[in-house]
Amino acid sequence: MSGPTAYERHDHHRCIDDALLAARRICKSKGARLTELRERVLTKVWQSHRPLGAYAILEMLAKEGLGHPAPPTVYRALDFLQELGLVHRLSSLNAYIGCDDPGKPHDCQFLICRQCQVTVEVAAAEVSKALSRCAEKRDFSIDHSNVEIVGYCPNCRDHTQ
Amino acid sequence: MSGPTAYERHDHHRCIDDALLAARRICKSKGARLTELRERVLTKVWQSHRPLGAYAILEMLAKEGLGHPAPPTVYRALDFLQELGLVHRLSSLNAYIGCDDPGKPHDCQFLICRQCQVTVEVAAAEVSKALSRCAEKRDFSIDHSNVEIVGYCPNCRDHTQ
DNA sequence: GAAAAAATTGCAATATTATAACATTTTTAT
DNA sequence: ATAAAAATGTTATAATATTGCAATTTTTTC
Ligand SMILES: [Zn+2]
Ligand SMILES: [Zn+2]
Ligand SMILES: [Zn+2]
Ligand SMILES: [Zn+2]
Repeated sequence: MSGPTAYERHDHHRCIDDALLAARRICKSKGARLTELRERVLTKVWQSHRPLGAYAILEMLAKEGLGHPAPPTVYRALDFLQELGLVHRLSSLNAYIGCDDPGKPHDCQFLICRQCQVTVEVAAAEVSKALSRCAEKRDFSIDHSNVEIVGYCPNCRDHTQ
Repeated sequence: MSGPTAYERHDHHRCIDDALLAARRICKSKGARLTELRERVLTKVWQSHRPLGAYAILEMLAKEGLGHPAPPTVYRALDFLQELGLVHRLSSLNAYIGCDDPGKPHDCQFLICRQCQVTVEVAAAEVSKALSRCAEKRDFSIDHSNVEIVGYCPNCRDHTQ
């Protein structure tokens, strides 16, 4: 139990590398500075496909030996990364996860496994449309939505229950 | 600005009364005890159609003079009310709101106004279906979903921007 | 290139939200 | 009446997040 999940039988180094490359590209194009600290935080967030709390990131940074950052340091980096659309915050978990499709702002939803915490970001047009119509019907103008779907991922659904 | 909103031009005492009646009925049918404290907490939650934080509820209780409850008191009451489906927690706000259709467990979504905080619970079948299909397509089995739509309510959309 | 301005980070304190652990009281069941 | 269970009180503490200000680094302006 809790070994590598289906979502993790892949070359995850590539996920991290891709995320860093995308981040550099996006920062460059927006004239934002991806400092060393911010890059380190982003790397931690991408350490797995599981949402990570700010204090967990803090600990990971501390263990790297380059000084013990305080909470504001991490929160500021996370804020920066969120504003650029490089990470998302999962409010039901007070945790952060790397964006799978950064750059352009987008509606998305999260599938969160209760068992292994692996979280998948999806951009289901059908869901977005349904939300839009639901809001429109009530004369409500959407700024953004927060959709977190909790349950069991394919791996955990098969191996437990 | 910030006067009574469209959602509030109604006989709100009736909302509160209805919520209390429903709560009593549901507790009776489930053999659960709606104690005085729990009823007081539920009444506070229903004071408006805006989500209320636990510590705000705590203050309101304290101001009633019947003793100064501590945080666990409020959190326990809220947990009880949540388990019975009488209140929902909005995780993006760390706040609680009375359920509009208590009793039966249900999928629902929330429309949260950024301006006036008035929050409407809806149970849009189209959204539920879209979420189900989205999960099914990815072989994910849903336990529950958390859908919070943030934007501007009809009242605030008209009077600002 | 030096000075000024802006952005980033460090740091200490504190705010906010939530829970753990255990004592006391109230209610229910025997 | 007594025992068991449920609810509440109380204290302390955990977990998450922010404020305010100082120091540093980077960028801009001259
Ligand atoms: Zn990966
Ligand atoms: Zn899983
Ligand atoms: Zn009302
Ligand atoms: Zn509004």
